[in-house]
Amino acid sequence: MTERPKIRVLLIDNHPLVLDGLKAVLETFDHIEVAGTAGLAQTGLEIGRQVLPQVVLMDINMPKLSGIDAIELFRNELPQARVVMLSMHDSREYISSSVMHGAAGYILKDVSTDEIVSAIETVAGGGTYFSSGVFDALMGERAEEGSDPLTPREHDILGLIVAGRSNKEIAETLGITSATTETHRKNLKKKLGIATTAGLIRYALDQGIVSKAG
Amino acid sequence: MTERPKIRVLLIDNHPLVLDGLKAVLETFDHIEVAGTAGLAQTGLEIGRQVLPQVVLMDINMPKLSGIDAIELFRNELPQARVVMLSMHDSREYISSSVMHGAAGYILKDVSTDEIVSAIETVAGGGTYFSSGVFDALMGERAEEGSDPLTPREHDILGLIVAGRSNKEIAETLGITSATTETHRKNLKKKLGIATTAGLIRYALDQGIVSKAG
DNA sequence: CGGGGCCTACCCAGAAGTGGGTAGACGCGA
DNA sequence: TCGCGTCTACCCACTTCTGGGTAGGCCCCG
Repeated sequence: MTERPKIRVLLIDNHPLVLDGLKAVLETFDHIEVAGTAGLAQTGLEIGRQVLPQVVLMDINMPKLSGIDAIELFRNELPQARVVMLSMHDSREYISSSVMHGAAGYILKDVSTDEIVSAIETVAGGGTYFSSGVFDALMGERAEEGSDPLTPREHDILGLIVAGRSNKEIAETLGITSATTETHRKNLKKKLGIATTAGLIRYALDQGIVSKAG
Repeated sequence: MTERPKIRVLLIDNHPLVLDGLKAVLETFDHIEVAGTAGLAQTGLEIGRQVLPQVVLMDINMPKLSGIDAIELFRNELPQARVVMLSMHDSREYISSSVMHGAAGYILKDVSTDEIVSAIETVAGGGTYFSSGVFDALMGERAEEGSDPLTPREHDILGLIVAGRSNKEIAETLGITSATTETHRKNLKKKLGIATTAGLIRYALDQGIVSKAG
């Protein structure tokens, strides 16, 4: 595996530890060259213009400019580069946002080094790479898209969440306990693959499940 | 003040304590007649059809059907009745929702009995009654409406709140501490008269301050 | 009659948000 | 120069949410 031309990789992560660790590990592979590193998406763009990487490995959560937003900038300014997102979260929201914005891969930070190397090789070769948990999340979304998978009770709960009611208030309104409200809330998040209450609200408004009127 | 025809009042509150207390107090006034009481908006509607009250004093937070939603039902089914909302909250959201839906008054539960009686008299006479804190909230809204009163930094914060980021994540993104994020969040709520995070999100989406794209 | 979905309810521990404050630094404009 | 708004930061006590569970009762469908 030593005769292949080196794959030029640009690393972007605001955690120096991750950055240095990744760099050290990747440089043990003959066919991978870490062409540059950056702690911010903007810096990464500048460096990218100089080093012209084939693969950009970028953290999804970064100060100033999020990795998600940065994907499009890279695709505009460095169209030959393929972007792989690195994330701590397997939230379907993050994943599908990344894919929508043009990421060629999405890997979780807890995967093995080998998998990261595989991802780099794959996307450098024009493919896409998603780590296993990620793939599940995407499949789940496709299976459900266009439908409204919520039960009537979950609609009630979601509507009240959007209205800004607390678990306790929702419980009072529906005549159940707040424990049950919490269960419904948890089920909603799990079912929709949305990690945050804010995401639930945007989902509900998007889907027209509830009206914006208070 | 004894020769006036009695004002027929319907009380609706899901707290029996409040209901009974209000009834007892109001019945000490010669010119007020408690024509009926109910613990739910639906029940209140049914009773209202029978007793034809001039004034409906209704709690804003009730199981099954919220007071806000019930306002329109009353206005449709009992057009001669004027609805006064009773609320524990001086949130601008609740208040303006009530007014939008056609409430003739809005009083906080911590006001004096005299003020409640005044409110009943006023709306029975065709006027509107809002307790002092409420009036402030409405004035504040008018003064600001159509403008965007937020500072640039508050925009940043609000955008990230809508994106579902936690205080800690927002702090990391903006390079500040989470304490500061909390301060901004508090200021946002205070400035906008919105009590809940959900309300902030809906405000932001309504105003187009942030895009729906994640 | 079994299985599965739904609704309900509870357990726990830890994380996060809330809602009052106060306060310093900076810059802009009167 | 003084005041005001802005951004920053911290204090406290309290409430709420989170994210794992488990589990019983109900009803419908096969």
